Amino acid sequence: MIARTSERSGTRADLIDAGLDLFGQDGFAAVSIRALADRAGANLAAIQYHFGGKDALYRAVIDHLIEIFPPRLDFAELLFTEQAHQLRGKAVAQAALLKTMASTLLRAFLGDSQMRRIVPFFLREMIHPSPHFDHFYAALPGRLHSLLTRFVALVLDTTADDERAILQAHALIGQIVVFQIGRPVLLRRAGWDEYTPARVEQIIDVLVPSLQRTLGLPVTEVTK
Amino acid sequence: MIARTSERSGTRADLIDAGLDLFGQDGFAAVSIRALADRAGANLAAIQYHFGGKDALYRAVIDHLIEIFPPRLDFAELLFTEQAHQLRGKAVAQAALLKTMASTLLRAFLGDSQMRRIVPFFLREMIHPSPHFDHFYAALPGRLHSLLTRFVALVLDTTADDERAILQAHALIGQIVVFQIGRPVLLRRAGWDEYTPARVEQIIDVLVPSLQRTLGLPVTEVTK
DNA sequence: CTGATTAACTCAAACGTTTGTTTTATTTAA
DNA sequence: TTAAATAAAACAAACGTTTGAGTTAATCAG
Repeated sequence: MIARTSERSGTRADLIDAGLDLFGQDGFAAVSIRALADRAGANLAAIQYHFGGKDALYRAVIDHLIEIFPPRLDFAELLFTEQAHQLRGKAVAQAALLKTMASTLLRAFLGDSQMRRIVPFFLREMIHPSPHFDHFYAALPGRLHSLLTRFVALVLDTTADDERAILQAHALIGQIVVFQIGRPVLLRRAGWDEYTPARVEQIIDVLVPSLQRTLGLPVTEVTK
Repeated sequence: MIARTSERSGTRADLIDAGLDLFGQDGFAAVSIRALADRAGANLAAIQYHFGGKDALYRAVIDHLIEIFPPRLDFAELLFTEQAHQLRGKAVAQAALLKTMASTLLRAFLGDSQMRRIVPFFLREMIHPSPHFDHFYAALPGRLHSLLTRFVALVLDTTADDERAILQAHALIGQIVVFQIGRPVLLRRAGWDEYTPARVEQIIDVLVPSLQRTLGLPVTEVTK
């Protein structure tokens, strides 16, 4: 074992995964380091050894998210930036872009297994900020929110620092995240027991036109 | 002290209020009964004496919510039921009703101090169901969701058991609750430090037209 | 190749605190 | 006098953390 830095070696990575799952499910205080060690198949002292303590493990989970997430975000930002000037005033094209963005986001958000592991932790940190929130916010939700605000500003034909654009973007995000956050409620309301791929598509079929209407864009016809 | 049942006597009521605040902020596991007793200005053993334990206190908080909430809900349901048949097909009237409902809900949700005390607990129970979720769900969020679905079904000219209506109602709720749940994020994005009454009105001014567009209704002009 | 050396890592046991709960005594008000 | 309520002390269990011995695998002189 020579190169130690940032190598995704067994126990250390297992503990971060365990933290992602358990902290995401139950929150920092509700998870014991014994539960974390068990889930990771590691010894109690491994948490002290690899991270220095429970709080430091939580921080490491955040750092791990910041490490694996931004590539996708970089790509989306680049894509949007180079398209933005061509889209001004073109409602149909804007609607098409919104459809692509929203359905991609929703499939990842609700369906993709790696993502579904991340999302609960992600949302929990936003709802109930930990002492590391600032660090986390700047790298992920802040950037995501900011990107979406730029899109909304484009549609509303205003600037991204317009508070109306920020609030409208926030409402837009709400329509999406409520399907993760309000999961227990929706499952009962719809009489479902889980989100199957077919149901995720069903949600997308309702939600994409909803988002388009929300921004006053023309509704893309559902093909099927 | 003769009549004991459901009398809002000092210590017992103080403990429920403390539970509402602390459980709502940090979740069940993260709150110690010592913190609860301190907040309530009560002795440690008072929790055992009045409720039987920490979990029983949590249950009592839920029961308290179920006790004080439904009157408003009953009123809203009655109001809607008797208006519903007159509103079929009348988009302008539907838009007006949505405006009334949404702005009332939002002012209570974000502004009213008694409500602001309740909401965090309410949302936490929905996001992270406790063993008492079923009991809670049926009395409050389920009814609220159901009522809103009936409104959405009216607007979409379909029935309340149509899954598209349920999903659309869910998305609608998302636009509202995200302003409570995503508070830390929005505050940073907008550069605010809290929700003042003026800012709540600012949110309403953006959100009501947004909700109306989402349902394909005509947008009520903002008067001011 | 061999065997001692060293660093990286794992493990079981124990530490002092804090946890929810129980017990026992005291105060309060009818 | 009596039941309701409060108060303080003590309980075992679980908590995050520390300790020191044990294991593993790479390093390198011989």
